[in-house]
Amino acid sequence: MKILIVEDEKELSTSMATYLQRENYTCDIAYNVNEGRIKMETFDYDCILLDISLPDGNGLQILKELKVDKKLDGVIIISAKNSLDDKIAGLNLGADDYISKPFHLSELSARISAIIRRKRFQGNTVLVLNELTVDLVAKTVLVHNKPVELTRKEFDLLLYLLSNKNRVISKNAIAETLSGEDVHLYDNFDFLYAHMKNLKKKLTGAGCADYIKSIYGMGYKFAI
Amino acid sequence: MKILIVEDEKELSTSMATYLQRENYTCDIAYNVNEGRIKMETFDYDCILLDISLPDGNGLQILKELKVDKKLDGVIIISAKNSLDDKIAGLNLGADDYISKPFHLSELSARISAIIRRKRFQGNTVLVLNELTVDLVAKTVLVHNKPVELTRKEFDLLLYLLSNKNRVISKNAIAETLSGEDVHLYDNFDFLYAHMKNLKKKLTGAGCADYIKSIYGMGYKFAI
DNA sequence: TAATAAATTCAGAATCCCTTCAGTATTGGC
DNA sequence: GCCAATACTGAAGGGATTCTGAATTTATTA
Repeated sequence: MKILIVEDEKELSTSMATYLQRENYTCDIAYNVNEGRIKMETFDYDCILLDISLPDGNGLQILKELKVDKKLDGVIIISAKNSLDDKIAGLNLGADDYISKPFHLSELSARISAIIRRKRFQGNTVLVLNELTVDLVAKTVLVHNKPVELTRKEFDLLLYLLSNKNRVISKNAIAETLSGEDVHLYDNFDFLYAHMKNLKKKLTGAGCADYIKSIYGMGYKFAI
Repeated sequence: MKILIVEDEKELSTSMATYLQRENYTCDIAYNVNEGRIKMETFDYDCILLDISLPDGNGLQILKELKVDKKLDGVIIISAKNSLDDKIAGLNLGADDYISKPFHLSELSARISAIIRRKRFQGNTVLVLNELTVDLVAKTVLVHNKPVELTRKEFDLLLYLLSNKNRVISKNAIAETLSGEDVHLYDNFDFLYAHMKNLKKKLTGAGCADYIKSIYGMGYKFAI
């Protein structure tokens, strides 16, 4: 899952990035409004952390533009000032949440995962699909109420499939979320095949129906 | 565990802080309504000790705001006057408890730990998990009814794991709670590995099942 | 202040799993 | 049915992650 950090204080932005990378997010950093704008136009982010006061302008400006483009999904405003005005302005402009400096990184992380849950899973913390249960907070998977141990990549893969339930997703898209790389041309999808195989094996091995369908020449689909 | 003290009498607030720090709480002090408000918005506290009469306003005011934000968990009202009015007003506004000056610090401490228990462990003072018994009041651990001596950090670690039973928790999050206050990023988790190893060794050494699972690339889980 | 316990750091060892690879199977177009 | 392209499989190497015991620093107690 990709996060953009728009924050000019270098020390803060790097420690945010490091912390979030350890939580298995992929992070980009932009140090000003302009950089931020470019990155947002270029990539798709699951969440954007937006500082208000930036060297070349006001972060709220970006928010306004995003609103026009209707791309303002998953924005968390970060503000040094604990000003109620900023908070209200930000939320009015369509930000999803607000956190003021200084904050605990775990608090930030919790809010990010809440937002991503909201975007990808309508805010559900537990997904129940017949015999398959996925707990997004506990990071556990049950099949017929019995735990199935997945590795990190397998879990991420399953989540990506589930967030695109009944839709065909391309191998490129899957590979990107799995690898965490920004832009990467994959000469082959062997690593993806391997993870897919292992995930399917673990699920069906535990008695789960084979919901993950391979669509020849297209990609994969979690069909339920 | 973090506590905010909102109290303008400097002598009292520092002696409260000192006492509570000895009980291994991390304390912040705010000397007026405004400071208190800022700290509350910025940090997450397990408990807030709120004086009613403050130089720049009434503590109940903060309580009202907290109620709006639904963050009013774990508030203990402190008042000089033993006025029933204040007490009723405070509890009506959603405070969890009330203590009137002068009070014994041990009394305060007891109420704090009761509140934190209520918040984190649904009010239980003793957690029983098969052969493992954890007394939150006495701060003792029994395995097969025999005491196991844990250090502070080990006990805190165990508590954090227990309060997230059957959930995978990240090393980031564990490190933050263990270290207490600092917004500090760890270049490595060696100290965590050490505590985890020692805790596991003490528990299993006393005949406890190995409930603490390491989840590769994700964190740890107390699985029971 | 000395003595003791605890917390943290360190380096080497052990473990896990991600990726790659080579071979095999499946698919759709002809 | 044949062929090329695509997808799957099991196994293995290597790198990242975690564990461990001991050493060092820090905190606590007497």
